[in-house]
Amino acid sequence: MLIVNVDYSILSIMDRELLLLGLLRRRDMHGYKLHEFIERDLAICTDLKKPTAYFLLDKMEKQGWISRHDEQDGKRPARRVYRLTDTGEEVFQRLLRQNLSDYHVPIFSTDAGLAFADEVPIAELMRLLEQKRAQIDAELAQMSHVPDHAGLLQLVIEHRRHYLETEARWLESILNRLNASTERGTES
Amino acid sequence: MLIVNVDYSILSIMDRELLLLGLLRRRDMHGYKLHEFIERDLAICTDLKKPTAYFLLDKMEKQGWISRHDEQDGKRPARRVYRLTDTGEEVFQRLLRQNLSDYHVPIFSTDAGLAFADEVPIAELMRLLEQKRAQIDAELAQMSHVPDHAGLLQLVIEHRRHYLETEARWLESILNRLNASTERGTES
DNA sequence: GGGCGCATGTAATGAGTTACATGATTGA
DNA sequence: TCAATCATGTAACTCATTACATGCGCCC
Repeated sequence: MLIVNVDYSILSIMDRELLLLGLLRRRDMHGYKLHEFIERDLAICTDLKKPTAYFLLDKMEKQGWISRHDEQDGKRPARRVYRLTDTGEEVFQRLLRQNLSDYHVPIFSTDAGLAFADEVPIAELMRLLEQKRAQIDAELAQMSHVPDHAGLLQLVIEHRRHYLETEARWLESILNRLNASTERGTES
Repeated sequence: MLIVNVDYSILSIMDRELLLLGLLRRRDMHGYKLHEFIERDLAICTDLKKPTAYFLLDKMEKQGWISRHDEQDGKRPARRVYRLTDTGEEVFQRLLRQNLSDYHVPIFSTDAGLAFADEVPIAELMRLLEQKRAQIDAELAQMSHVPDHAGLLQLVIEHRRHYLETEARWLESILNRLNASTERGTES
């Protein structure tokens, strides 16, 4: 009856554009390669899908942020290679500064459930939250296997680790409290 | 030329439905009051807009999760009062457990910029990040003024504070490193 | 010759937002 | 009487996603 879906992105279009501009700034690229690179190496930063990449490239070209020249190779579809324009460079600089200086508090989907946590029997609640914690731990474990990345991404990876550790501690503190309350045997 | 927009939600539709069901579970309500309550008291949990609330109520009624009875009061538009059905209760229980046990790593918009931070002169970078930190601090300051909430929300508020403090520390550590590198005078 | 990788897209759908539309009641 | 609040909604738009469509080149 229910459920599938889920999109936990808090990326806005600005950040996607910033990302694309930033990559094109380093070197000219066509959509396929760009998306491949993003999927392979920047999965932590973003979750930009292929049609979205093509769409944004198209749009940015129309806005004059990037220019296009086609490269034919046999009879394949021509590579539409994009290059940052001067306008694009300006936009990049602006978006970058805006991203670096702005802060917006995200709204955590977790919290919707937390607000009703008292509807679940405490033993089951603990079991559920332990499942959640296991997923966080799994993420952390996986991250320790990630080899040193280009300096670029080191900060991003650190941030992610920092965040996950925080969430783990937070969950732990809730579990401890729940545990204490069952041991005192005073809570429902 | 640019910029407006921004939606930093990581709430999926599931969580919105969970929220609405959870509220209707406590007492029957019509859309207007429901939205009012959400906007006033649950702004930390969600950012559900009015038309979205009406839309979801409609949809949930069609799915049989809630039922509707109208209350006329003079010649105003009738209040369409919704009540949780048995099916709705089942769905609520399921969504709640799913929310409590699942975890998905969010993707932070901040990180897109961080990845290109080395494009900004270090002094300016520090200035920008300090602006960001000021916004986090402001959020934290504002939270300390929030009086004790119903037990319900206490955890959510704690989570938010916990998260904001983490982000502040993380930013601080970056700023310290940047500062150290300028003092050594070895970085561009 | 069959399947994977390269390379492009389009179309349909979903979800949510903003802006607009309507009209009664209440209080200054 | 005029503005704010109560109470409902619709319409148009934006953004992103999934699924589909096409076809060449290369390797086993």
